[in-house]
Amino acid sequence: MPPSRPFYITTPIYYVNDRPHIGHCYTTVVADVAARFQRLIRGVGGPPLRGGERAAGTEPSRSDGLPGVFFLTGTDEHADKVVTSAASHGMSPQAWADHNAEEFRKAFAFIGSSHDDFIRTTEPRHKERVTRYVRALMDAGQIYKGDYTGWYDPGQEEYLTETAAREAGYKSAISGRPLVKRTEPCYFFRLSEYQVRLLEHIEGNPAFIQPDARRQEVLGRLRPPAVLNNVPVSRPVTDDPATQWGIRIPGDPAHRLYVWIDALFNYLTAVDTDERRALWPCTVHLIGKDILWFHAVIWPALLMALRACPGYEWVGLPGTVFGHGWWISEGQKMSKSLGNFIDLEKLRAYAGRYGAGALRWYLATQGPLAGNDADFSHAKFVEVYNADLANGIGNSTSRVGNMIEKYFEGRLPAHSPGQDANGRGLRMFPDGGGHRMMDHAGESADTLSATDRIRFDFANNAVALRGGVNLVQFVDQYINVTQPFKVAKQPESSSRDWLATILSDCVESLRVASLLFYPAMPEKMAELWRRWNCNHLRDPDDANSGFVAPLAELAEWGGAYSLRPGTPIRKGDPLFMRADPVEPPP
RNA sequence: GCCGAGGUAGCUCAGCUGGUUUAGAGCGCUGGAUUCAUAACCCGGAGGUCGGGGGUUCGAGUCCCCCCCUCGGCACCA
Repeated sequence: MPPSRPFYITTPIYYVNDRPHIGHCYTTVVADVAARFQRLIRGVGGPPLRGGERAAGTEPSRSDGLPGVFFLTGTDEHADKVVTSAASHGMSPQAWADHNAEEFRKAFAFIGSSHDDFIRTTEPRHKERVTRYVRALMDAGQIYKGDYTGWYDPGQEEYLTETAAREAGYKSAISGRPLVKRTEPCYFFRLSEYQVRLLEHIEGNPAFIQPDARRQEVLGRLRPPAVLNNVPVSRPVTDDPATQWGIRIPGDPAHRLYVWIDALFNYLTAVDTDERRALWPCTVHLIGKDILWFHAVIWPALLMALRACPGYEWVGLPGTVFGHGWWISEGQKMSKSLGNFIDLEKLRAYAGRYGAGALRWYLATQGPLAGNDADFSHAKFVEVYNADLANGIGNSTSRVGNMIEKYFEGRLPAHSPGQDANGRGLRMFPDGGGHRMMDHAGESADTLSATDRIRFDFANNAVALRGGVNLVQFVDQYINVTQPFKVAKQPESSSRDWLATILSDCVESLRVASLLFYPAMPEKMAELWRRWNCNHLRDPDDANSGFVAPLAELAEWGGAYSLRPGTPIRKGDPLFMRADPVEPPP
């Protein structure tokens, strides 16, 4: 039973005034790993090349008719501060946004993101569609003009929330002058009408908000006696240039759409074309936990409202909103005052010394997905790097490749029939007097393939990556037990056959393991495949070119994509050079 | 303050509705074996009163009560 729906995953669109740091990179890497796993499972074509975006109508071709994968990221550019920042740099808001959006693009290219599109809220395609949505919601009465009353700071020309005003003693934190209660016209969204429906949907769909602790938090704020109020969705346009940046309310240019509402719609505007509309509803919105309320409450309510508008019947709710946690740095919260922010320069330094794949591996396997915040510590990084990569897949491919060069002139020997059981992974090998099952690769592949049939789950990806690690360990154990290096010294021809069998088993198992590693470390695995002449990618020289078949076929033990006897196997340089724990951090 | 999650080996964590053993895994540490490999790999070990106290039970890390500690959320960011 093939997957029935396309896989559509998003990151938040990032605030363009920020400098890219570990938080942005983490979210993007986790989403990227998920997207790559899905492309692997489905055997679909790759993303557009190296950080560019795909033009509408050029979605990945599908090798076998399975629904495709779409990975979206981008930048949020309509905040007032973009205007003031731009001014302080002597640039126009748009030029400043262009410049900073480019920084994010470069960061994501460096981290190996394979997004299919990069949307910016200042793009015409976004602005036009958002304007249409808002007009539809206004026509339906879901967005209406009312009066906003709040505590206003005349000096700062901004409103404070009731809580913030109270904490400040109803005085301006800047000037110390008293805040004034002020009322002015404003557009509101009727969020209050959706409280019951939201509650029902979240209670009835445990997967809608994840992890579960986050879901409980939202439920706690949605259940009576909590009351959902209508939310302001506009801000006034004045003489201040900062207020002239943004999408105008249709038919009322004195008001512009509040930036958060504008931003949320990006998930929809990016796919609201004839070619892409089938991608909706989105499979999963991956976000940081700070913006959970907007994504788990306001956003679905907006979608419910829009869906009721004529022509928008196709607008369903996303499958999952996943709010991950934060990274801390060397045991301490990151803050600008401490100067311990893990910024792009630091990440580049790590990638420079250990490889981008190693950095992605650390982020993807040690990150704060569910549970507690995670620590980015140099000692931990080196530990994980050495244990999983240098001493794991790196060393194992090295020793196997070396023996094939040494004993078989660098060509994969033929597996002797009847010397092992058929199946996936190394099935059995003599272990003392008994036998031991070695089919972790099969388990991992099954887990993954089942993912889409049931429901997407980040945990399955972690299991699969771990499955690759476990399979490598089994290969190492197998080598220690069968001792091919001793078999090689025995003169009998039967020993020669047994040696061939052992090594071809090792190659086949590592090949399967490498498929499971690919989503986390695409370039490194593509490198291994080039050395071993594995035919997994459409273009062996391009890790992003897409797969020639779905995972179930690629990973089949001894299947159509296993290596034929005689295939050249090059050992090459170590894929992951061992790291010295005492060397100072980069 | 209110609501919620959690405190299990040096570190990161598994342990579902109580009884398969003398509480597990990975990493780290330590002893051994081995040499094909990146001083890697493989095997074994050390070993934590399962936050503290009380209770229920034939029996609790696993249920109840109290206390201590850590963490998260408490919105509309106009």
